[in-house]
Amino acid sequence: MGHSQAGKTENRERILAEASRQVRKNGLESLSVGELMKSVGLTHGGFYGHFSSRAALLAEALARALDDGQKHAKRQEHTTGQENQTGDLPGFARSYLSRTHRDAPESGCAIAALAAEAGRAAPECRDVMSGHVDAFIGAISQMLDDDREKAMVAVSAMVGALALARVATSAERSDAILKAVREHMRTLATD
Amino acid sequence: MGHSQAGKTENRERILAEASRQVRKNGLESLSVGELMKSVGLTHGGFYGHFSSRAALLAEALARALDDGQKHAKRQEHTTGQENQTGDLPGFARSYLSRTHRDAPESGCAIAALAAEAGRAAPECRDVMSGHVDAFIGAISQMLDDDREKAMVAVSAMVGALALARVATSAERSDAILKAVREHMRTLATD
DNA sequence: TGTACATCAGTGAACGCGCGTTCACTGATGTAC
DNA sequence: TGTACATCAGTGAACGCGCGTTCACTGATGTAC
Repeated sequence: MGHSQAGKTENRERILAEASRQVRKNGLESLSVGELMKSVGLTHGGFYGHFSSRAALLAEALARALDDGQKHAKRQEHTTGQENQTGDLPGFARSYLSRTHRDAPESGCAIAALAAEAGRAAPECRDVMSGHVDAFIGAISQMLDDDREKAMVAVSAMVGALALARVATSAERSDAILKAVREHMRTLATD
Repeated sequence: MGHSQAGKTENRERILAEASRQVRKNGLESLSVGELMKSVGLTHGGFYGHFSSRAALLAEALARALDDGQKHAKRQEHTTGQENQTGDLPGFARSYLSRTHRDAPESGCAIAALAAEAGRAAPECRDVMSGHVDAFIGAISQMLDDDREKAMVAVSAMVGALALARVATSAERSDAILKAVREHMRTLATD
């Protein structure tokens, strides 16, 4: 077993990675310390060797989820073989508003999954989320000739579309939302 | 005290109205039966004379919250003195994306407040939310010459903007998101 | 290299607490005469 | 209209349960000789 010092860092990492997924899948409130530790193969008591409290873990897990979701989006961009460092909002939207992303919230954008909940969460969580929203707007802005107004619209529409597509019971209606906003992002990009 | 039969109907009504508010303010998961009854001036035991379980109340409260939020938006329209039965998306956006609405989630749109959470909630809740999303898109569609694609974009952007504006720590950034999407709705309406 | 010891990551029983839910009870309401 | 009784909306103690958190303990890891 991992009783080594190196093992501890590794376990902390696995706890945080798993928390980042669970939080995006089930929400911040639903995370249980016992369940989290069990799903990582440890017992609940060991948790407090890594984090001072559930609330502290939550803030760190949210930050991690936001980073992970961002990396995911960027990786998607690269694997499509496209370079969209500048200007390619449609390309970004193609992966952000994909069925793949919609169906895998646990590895997807934490803003779409947790924005509303973070708005009513502890200041620590809300601050972290707020900072990442700014960063997201900034990144999209770079794809739109630094037009921040357009970027705010694009981010609002993409985040909203993903949340609505996830709630839609009908597969057709869900797909239609994603598609409509994907295409609107093309319009936005070409003015 | 309300021990009359008429009083029971009235109390059920008050419980549901309060639940509708609490759920929009704090999320579905956060609702506690004890707290709810206390805030309505009753004791927790009486709850089960009105609802069969917390889960049943949650589904009904969500449905109620969705109706209330809708009424609120329509009332806003009328009090601004505008008739926007047809075509007035900008007018609707003016009230939907107002600071007033942003700052009063407990009486506002339940879709913006609870879409993400409903997406991972019990099927009962998700179904109710899904139906209301369709209705919202339908209503906005009527303001856009029945262009459903445009309506999906508009709804996604407005719902997303409200959620993001509520998470933003900086008042200026929050206002900027609302304003950008408000103005984009004008563009969308006039093509 | 091998042995003795200290460290400390992880274990699991135990805690107090608030939760959703049940139920015997109370007393105001509505009804029958 | 006044009295006796049945109904039943609401009360609050009690339940089992899972939660976050603590802590004495264990045994593998790392160190000193």
